[in-house]
Amino acid sequence: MTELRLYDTRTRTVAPFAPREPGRVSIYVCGPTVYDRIHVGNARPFVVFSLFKRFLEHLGYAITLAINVTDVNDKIYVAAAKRGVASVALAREMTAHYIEDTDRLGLGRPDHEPLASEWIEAIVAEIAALVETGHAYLAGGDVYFRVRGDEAYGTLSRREPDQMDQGEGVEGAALKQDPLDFALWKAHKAGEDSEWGSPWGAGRPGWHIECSAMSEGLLGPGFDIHGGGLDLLFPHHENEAAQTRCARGEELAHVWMHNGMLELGAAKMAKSVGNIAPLHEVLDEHGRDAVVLFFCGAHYRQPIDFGAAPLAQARANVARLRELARKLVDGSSPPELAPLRERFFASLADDYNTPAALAVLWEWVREANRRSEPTGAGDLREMLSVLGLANLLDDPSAQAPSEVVALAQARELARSARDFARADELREAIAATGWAVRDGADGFELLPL
RNA sequence: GGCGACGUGGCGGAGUGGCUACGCAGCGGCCUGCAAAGCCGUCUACGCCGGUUCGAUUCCGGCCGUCGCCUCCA
Repeated sequence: MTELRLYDTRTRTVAPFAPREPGRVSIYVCGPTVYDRIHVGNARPFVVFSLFKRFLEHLGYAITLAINVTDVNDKIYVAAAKRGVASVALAREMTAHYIEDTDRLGLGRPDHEPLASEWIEAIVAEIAALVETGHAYLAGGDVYFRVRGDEAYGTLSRREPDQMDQGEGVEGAALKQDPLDFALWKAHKAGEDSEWGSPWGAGRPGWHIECSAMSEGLLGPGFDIHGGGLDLLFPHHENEAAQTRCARGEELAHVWMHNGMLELGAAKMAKSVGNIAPLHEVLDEHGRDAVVLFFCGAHYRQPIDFGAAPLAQARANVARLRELARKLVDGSSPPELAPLRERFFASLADDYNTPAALAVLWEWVREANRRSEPTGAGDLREMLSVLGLANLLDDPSAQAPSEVVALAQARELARSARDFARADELREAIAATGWAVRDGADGFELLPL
């Protein structure tokens, strides 16, 4: 098995990856909060980790990927109130949209997609464990995590508790024993239209605890990889790690992987900034192939600039691959191209370097294009498949309508009669129907424009 | 202010102590009646100032700039 090397946020180094159980890898990724439809930025971790799972499977691992949905959250209450709908209804609607929008990426579903609202029991149990061990305390119906009680707090995000901004005016400040403490359980407040029972009274879980409870529940503490956006490193992941460490006496995950932010005009795409491109609109405009290739164009840890130009380039790349696909034949690829396939996967094994892998893939494309004899698509299919783009090799089987074919045939006659003026005229006529005619050694071809 | 990341050719984007990344766009050529597609060639860069070194884009220091987190944003 190829040695996989991964960058771990906690150690800030790239190191060989070893799963806790040979041949099996468990991954938990923080998904969206469903208070609105997701934007392209939200899609990055979904794409990155869905594709990363494919690569691990290619390496021979059995993967369990869980990506949660946060459906209990302040933002949801606020958004629901603004729209005048029940928060539960809004969360349900936006969850459905999330599934629908990410389905269109064509990368399959994660193995688990837990909803916070369906894990309240486990969440309460974990909070109870923290209360019992003295890592959490009650205050006015709320339950808070005692940050100073965790000596390892800050080691993931490399922050010194003493140097943290003490944050004035933060919610619950009056109840906390220390400004750094954060809520595990929030007592029900007026205006909130959903609540759950707990030993500490009616209320709802804080944000961070759900991920500890769900990831532990699905994968067991000490699972292999925890992923998510870099913006979640602090406080979210630091808090998750602290909760599990204190409640279970074990680290939550072995490796922490964080994807970089999607930026628009050098600013992070965020609803608070107002520079939002909803995923479904981007898919409408550019197609899922270009979107997936766009994400592969930059290393997952780097920020990536979103815009018309990068997407247009991705579309051009998609077109080039489709173009090559027309010339390939089914079956295995020539052995002389095998080293390129090896380099492609070696690049992915090196901290999942998709742009480096793509560079090799383009070399493969060029080599295949310059070959005069039919080239087997096997290796390319294998590479594209791992990137979720094997469909580019499928025959679009676009059949031109018979009247367009008739025009093309008429053009062939004109060409053989060397009546090129007439031939060009007919090409225009064909273009007007939405088709391009392309002349080849074996006659014409018709392609949709 | 604290912590961190990053500054690569027209654009996007990898990587490396000395050797062509790659893609898009442009230009020239081959092919083609002309196109299209493809191929070949070309444009050969590493923010600024020092230091280490035989040699630095790559290591170290400083500066400038951009971005992220520190405010329950993927």
